[in-house]
Amino acid sequence: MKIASFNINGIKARGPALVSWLKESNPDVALLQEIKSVDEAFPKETYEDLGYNVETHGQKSFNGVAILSKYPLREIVRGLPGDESDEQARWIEATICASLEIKICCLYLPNGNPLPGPKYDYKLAWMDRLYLKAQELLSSEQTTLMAGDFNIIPQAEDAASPEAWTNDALFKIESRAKFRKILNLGFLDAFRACNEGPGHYSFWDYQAGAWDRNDGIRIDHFLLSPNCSDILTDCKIDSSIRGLEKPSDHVPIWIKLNL
DNA sequence: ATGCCTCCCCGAGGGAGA
Repeated sequence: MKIASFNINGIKARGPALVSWLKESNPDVALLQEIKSVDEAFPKETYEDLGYNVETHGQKSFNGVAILSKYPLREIVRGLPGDESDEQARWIEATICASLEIKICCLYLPNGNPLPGPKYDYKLAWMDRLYLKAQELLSSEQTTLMAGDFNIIPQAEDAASPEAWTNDALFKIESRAKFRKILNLGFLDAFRACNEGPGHYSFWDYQAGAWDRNDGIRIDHFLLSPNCSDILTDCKIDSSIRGLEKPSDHVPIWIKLNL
């Protein structure tokens, strides 16, 4: 089974590029972030015609996450618990019904810049809520994964120019520590289980020719529970599509599970 | 480089992204 995650930076702008990538890559499940659309405006039929069940958690203009799945989805949860006043659409989870049931969580973690300030505080608080959710997911002992745009550069080797990010919310020791704390609960960074060394990125800024200079960062991740790690067979980043027509600033990352 | 593009809102130009 192939499961992909892709920050598309707007479902309206990315429609054609998303459809051709889905046809080419043919994931069984695709987790989308930054759909930037309300649920009613999401073009569900386009993706249903490609064989996907579609569940969205959108909002006007900003954020928004979605799950496309060739397998039936049940127990859909929209929103990360822990703050009733949080209206930003950054979390959707579902159980996919394949030969094994898998709990799939699609997330768009806050960027956090500028720093210091309320946006950074929101990011750190969101990560504290994510930690509690991660604990709860593990205690269920269900085969579980969390994937999406974490807006975290885990290590210096995950940036082409780490020195440029030292005071950025994506690379601050504080936010990286919260990410590591979640890993330390027992989640595996699937990409690092399957790939070594620097030079692997999932985001290149639109500005200053970042793609042409390969000035990227690795901020889109798959985190697997121990029983999910046991069936991991591969994890790759589809970096080449960053060079195609009208690209997102992110590229897809995918895993393969042995089932 | 507190912003070199691109997205969204809409129908100008500002907020947001990372």
